[in-house]
Amino acid sequence: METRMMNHLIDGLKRAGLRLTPQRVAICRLLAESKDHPTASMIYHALLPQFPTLSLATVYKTLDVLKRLGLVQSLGDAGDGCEHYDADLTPHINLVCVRCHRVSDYVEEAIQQVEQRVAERSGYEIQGARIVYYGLCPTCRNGEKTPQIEEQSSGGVR
Amino acid sequence: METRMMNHLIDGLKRAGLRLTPQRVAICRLLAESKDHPTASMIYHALLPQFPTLSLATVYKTLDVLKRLGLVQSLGDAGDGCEHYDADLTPHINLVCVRCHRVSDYVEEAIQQVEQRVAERSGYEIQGARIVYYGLCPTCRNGEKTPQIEEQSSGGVR
DNA sequence: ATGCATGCAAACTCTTTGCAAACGC
DNA sequence: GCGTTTGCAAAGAGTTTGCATGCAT
Repeated sequence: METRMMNHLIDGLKRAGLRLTPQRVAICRLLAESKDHPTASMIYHALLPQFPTLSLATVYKTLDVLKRLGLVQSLGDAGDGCEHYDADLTPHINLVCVRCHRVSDYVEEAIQQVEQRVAERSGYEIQGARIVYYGLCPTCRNGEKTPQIEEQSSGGVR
Repeated sequence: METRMMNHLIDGLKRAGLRLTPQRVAICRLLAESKDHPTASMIYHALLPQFPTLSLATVYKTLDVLKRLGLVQSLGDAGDGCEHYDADLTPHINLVCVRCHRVSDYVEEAIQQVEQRVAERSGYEIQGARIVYYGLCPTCRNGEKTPQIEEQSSGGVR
């Protein structure tokens, strides 16, 4: 399942005539396998042990390439000030915890119909969507595990 | 209608015991009246003629205050790299044009039910939502009115 | 062998912060 | 008059860019 998605990304690069460097392959694998919608920095730090000379710039450039090819979507920041990326392009909802800044997925079938209706009624040529609900995840809701100054009273992201 | 919303913002500041400076009032009015989900910079430039000494920092600080009070929501960037703000907190969909970076509203009743279901099934305490569809607006779709280098092939926001 | 990709460092942009002067209450 | 808010300048943070070296094809 994850290898399937990873191959999709890699094939996409190949099809575009781009080179399959070890760094790119590793970034693709990470994106395909991770469930936590990583940021450029998260990817960078995760791969550093494997690629001691890896550069953040390379991560950004690769993400940019994948984005332009339509293989990856940027989700916006999750209150932490950085862009999160998602290789899962099927219509789904992202849940952002405003306290721990974790992002998770939520499957909602009705979304597909909404998109279609929006397209019809607005006249937009829809290329993508970003459906994010933010609030407190079940964990942060109960336990005050991560005691930290609660600043985002509005829940506004960023 | 717009004055109603403006009063809501101003009352919010007053209720919080904050001061109503001319700058804050002007920013509130702009947020309440404008339909285009302005960025800090847009607000700044719009008010500069009226307040020649206005500072961008003041705009940011005011937006931050309004956000913390839950009177205004940040929508994330619209492909232009800056945060857009919305004083309309009712559940609705934002449409972002990836070419002209304009943001418009779209009313969808079904959204309310979706939110409720998400809350029930995810265990999240939902504080807000950001539902954005991005693509080409009717204007940019036909006319090449705003000729500019098309870079965002993926439609990724930012 | 060719030219795209990497990695370093510097540059950029949006946003935030510190602090003295100004002003709302 | 007191204490918040403004505005300027400088700092901060994430992201992007330029360019020489390295590597996939």
